[in-house]
Amino acid sequence: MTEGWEVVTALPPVRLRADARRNRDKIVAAAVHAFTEDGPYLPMEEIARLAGVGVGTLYRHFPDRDALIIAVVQGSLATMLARARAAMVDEPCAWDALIRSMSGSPELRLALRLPNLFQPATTEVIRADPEIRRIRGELMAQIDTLVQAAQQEGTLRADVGTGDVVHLFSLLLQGMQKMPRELGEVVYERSCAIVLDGLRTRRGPLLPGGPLTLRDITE
Amino acid sequence: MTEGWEVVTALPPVRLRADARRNRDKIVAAAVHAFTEDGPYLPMEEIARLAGVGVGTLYRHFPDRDALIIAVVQGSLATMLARARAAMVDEPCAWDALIRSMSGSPELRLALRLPNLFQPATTEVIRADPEIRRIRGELMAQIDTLVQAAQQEGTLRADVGTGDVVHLFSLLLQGMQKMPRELGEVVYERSCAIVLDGLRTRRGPLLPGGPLTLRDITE
DNA sequence: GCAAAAGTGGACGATATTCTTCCGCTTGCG
DNA sequence: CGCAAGCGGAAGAATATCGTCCACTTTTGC
Repeated sequence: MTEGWEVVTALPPVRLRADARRNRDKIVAAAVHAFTEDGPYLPMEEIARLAGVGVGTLYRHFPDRDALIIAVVQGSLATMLARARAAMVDEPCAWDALIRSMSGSPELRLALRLPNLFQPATTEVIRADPEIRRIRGELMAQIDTLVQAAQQEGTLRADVGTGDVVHLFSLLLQGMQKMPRELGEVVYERSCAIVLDGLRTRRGPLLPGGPLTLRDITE
Repeated sequence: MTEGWEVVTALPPVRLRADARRNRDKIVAAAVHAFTEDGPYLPMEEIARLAGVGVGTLYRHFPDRDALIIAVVQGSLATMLARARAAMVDEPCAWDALIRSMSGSPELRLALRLPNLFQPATTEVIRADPEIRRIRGELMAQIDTLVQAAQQEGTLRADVGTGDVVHLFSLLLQGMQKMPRELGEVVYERSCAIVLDGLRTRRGPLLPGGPLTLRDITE
């Protein structure tokens, strides 16, 4: 569910050697994954390990944690924006475009719900970054457009706002954390379907799979 | 929303001096709050500070972090169980009893979704505690009963299980984290109403308040 | 009231974690 | 092939956290 997406990575200022470029991307990818799973303050060494590089390499590319966070957030926002635009072009129905834009991507939380994740000091640094401000603004406008379009066409209930929608998706994503991969996906699919039924003007079809017991979700 | 509930605290083995008893309760209360907000591995000193006691006092009552966690989980489970039973007795309608049992209490996450919160080693310790096993079992049975009753009476959709319901409420709670108190409550109310509409057999009334914008939830 | 028992706070040394630099070795590039 | 760019990870510095200890305060039983 979370793979196969094209991921956008901001280019570093100077031209890098090919292998260095690869390493940089591996680091950012690992950091996105690690941040969404464990929060942004796990040890730098752990991030390096997950990326399959040495700490030295990590510090070469990102002089400190904030620099890494900035890169990760930039990348996540850009990825989300690209996806939202693609969805808007491809899908004839605004509802489908909206769902496709927001479904199952770890980037969503990082991209839009910063204050829940980062320490205040870091949040400041992120807000201050002009590139982030720019993409973030565009992305927010894009989602607003989708939400309004979906309401116009009568598929999305009229009494919700973009904030409601984003918040709910962000929660659904959060809910997969720390679950075994397969269970996480089942749980996500079902919760998502229920929430979508709450967001739709008209009720959708039966939920996928069978009812989850308490034992299912608590192992 | 989260106050005014009667909270159940497991009695310590030996009789304590009155002030010691008060301190113990303050510690557990602070720990519930801190755990749900920041996870269970914040510094012991911080927990003591939040409880308004010295670290020495904390260590006197709970020789290590695990002992504190056990006490907190026991208390949370007991509180949830008491609430569910009370709701079942008071409310004529199973749907109302179910919602009332699960709404807006920080105990829910701690009580039922342990594996997401604790390190594996700690999870083992918790599972091993016989008192916890006992209350936990009763609580799960109680919620199962409520869910089935609500489906019987035709208010809760038939294709969800107890696990689905608990997971969703646990997410809604999680979503209040780190938000300013007032915003957190508005967001919770609205998300909860949307999710409930997804869980109901028939759509409920209009959502409380006005649509949330992206700016609302990202400050 | 008063003395003994129980409880308290928080400074402090021990320990564990995490950061960050540095440098000898490797690798892609022209 | 030469060499600049990049790499890994050991190691010392800096920090964070733990958990004990004890002089002082509060409650309780009489």
